[in-house]
Amino acid sequence: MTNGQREFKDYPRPSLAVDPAVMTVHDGRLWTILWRRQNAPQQGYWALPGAFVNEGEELEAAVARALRTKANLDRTSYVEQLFAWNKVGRDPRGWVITVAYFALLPQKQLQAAVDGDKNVGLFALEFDGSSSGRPARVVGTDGRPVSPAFDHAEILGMVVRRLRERLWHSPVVLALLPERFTLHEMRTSYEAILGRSLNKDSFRRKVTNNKMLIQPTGEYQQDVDHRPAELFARTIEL
Amino acid sequence: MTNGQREFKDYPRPSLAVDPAVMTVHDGRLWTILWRRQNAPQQGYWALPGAFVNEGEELEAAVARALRTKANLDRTSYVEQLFAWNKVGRDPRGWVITVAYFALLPQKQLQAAVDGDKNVGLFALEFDGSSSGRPARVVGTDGRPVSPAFDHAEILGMVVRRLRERLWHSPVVLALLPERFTLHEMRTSYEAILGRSLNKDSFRRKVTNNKMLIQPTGEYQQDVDHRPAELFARTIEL
DNA sequence: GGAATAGTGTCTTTGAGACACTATTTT
DNA sequence: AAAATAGTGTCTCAAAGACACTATTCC
Repeated sequence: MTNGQREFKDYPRPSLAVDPAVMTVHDGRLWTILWRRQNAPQQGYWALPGAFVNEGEELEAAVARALRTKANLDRTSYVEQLFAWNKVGRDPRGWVITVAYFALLPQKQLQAAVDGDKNVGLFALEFDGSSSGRPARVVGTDGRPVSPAFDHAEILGMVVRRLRERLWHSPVVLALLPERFTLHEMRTSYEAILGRSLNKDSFRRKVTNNKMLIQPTGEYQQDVDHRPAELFARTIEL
Repeated sequence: MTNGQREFKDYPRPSLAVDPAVMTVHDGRLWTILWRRQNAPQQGYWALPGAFVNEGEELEAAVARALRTKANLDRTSYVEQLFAWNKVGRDPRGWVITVAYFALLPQKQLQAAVDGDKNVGLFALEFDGSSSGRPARVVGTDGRPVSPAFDHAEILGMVVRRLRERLWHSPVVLALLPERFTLHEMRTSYEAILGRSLNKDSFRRKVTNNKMLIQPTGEYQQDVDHRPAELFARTIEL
């Protein structure tokens, strides 16, 4: 922790930032919120809605503040730390350490957050094959690809890798779904994260047998032009 | 990333440190290297061999420097970042951010590093049941339990959780083993990480069938008082 | 030969994949 | 009735666990 040679006060200090990636799933694809940079460097580029950390502020509090002020999001059900990036030479302003986070939310809440704010948008992530590096393409709702600022494409690739690790070992990815959801919605969400299709039958068996994961509600879909599916709910609240 | 209201230079800056946990496996248990603190705060306590990061220095370089100067380790085959801790109010010297890492090495190299240095020691980690939080006990080679400095017991618990995540999905835990090892050594290492015993037969089948993980060498144990086991080697070099 | 651990062969159980079949809704 | 998706039952196959058995070393 400390070092006997130098006094504590002598050490140089970096700037500290947090960069949260807000994720959701919709239409069989993963989406994230990006914020258009208002100042140099990389002014005008789409970036994760990050912020510098204040003294005495917890990292998670800085994440919540960034999401509130830049992405119009007041609550996030699940937030997890991803990775600390040492941006030596990568930010022209100097020595900046960025701690990346990801947050998971139902699509409806993200849609509400971006509606009416021109500086915030939803972008879909596309991947080559089953690679888990940076996303191959980041495309807006108009279908146009964008190049995110800084190393934010790399961070987004790491989010997906982490989500794939969590998928079968943790209920957190259910935070991407609304309170009530069908097995079809759940499976297409899992498929969006994995980037491949899953066997319908064994998926149903696996998740319905796991009572600690989801539970049937006895309620059914409304207003669909086919047999309505039963709605399920997370067993553990988030 | 940035913020339009304030100038970049106005932001307060934390001190930045790295805290690597050097892990090995021996005698069916997980071990780590701790370093006796020479200065306040928590002088005399056993702590992870960390260091403050210099300006212009990559985090991984700071980890390598800390391991070299404090733990007598010149090379580490595998190093991975764990987590960034925001120590608001936890370090009396001020605002300190610590990025925890873990490194994996064969027991022999760790033994050589601690031999003859009174300020560095090997400590075994013990856990209650199959919990993956902080270790229940951190005990020295003399059997005496110690209370690590700061939140370092918590960091060690997180290392074990990460190792368990990596165990079946990555070859990295093989960095804990020497160049040549028996299937018995490999299995007891896996058991030490998981905190539970594994089926001998299915373990053998699983790992020997995975040619991308380990390969038989045709060499055999020497100087054992029973049938010598074949020695295996990692397929992918570290 | 006895003790000890290494390694093989095989039976059983479990879960995933495949697929045929039934069920329920709208048009 | 046709179209569409929801949900069930069952067969097959692959991997894990259990366990009996053989193999090779030192004493």
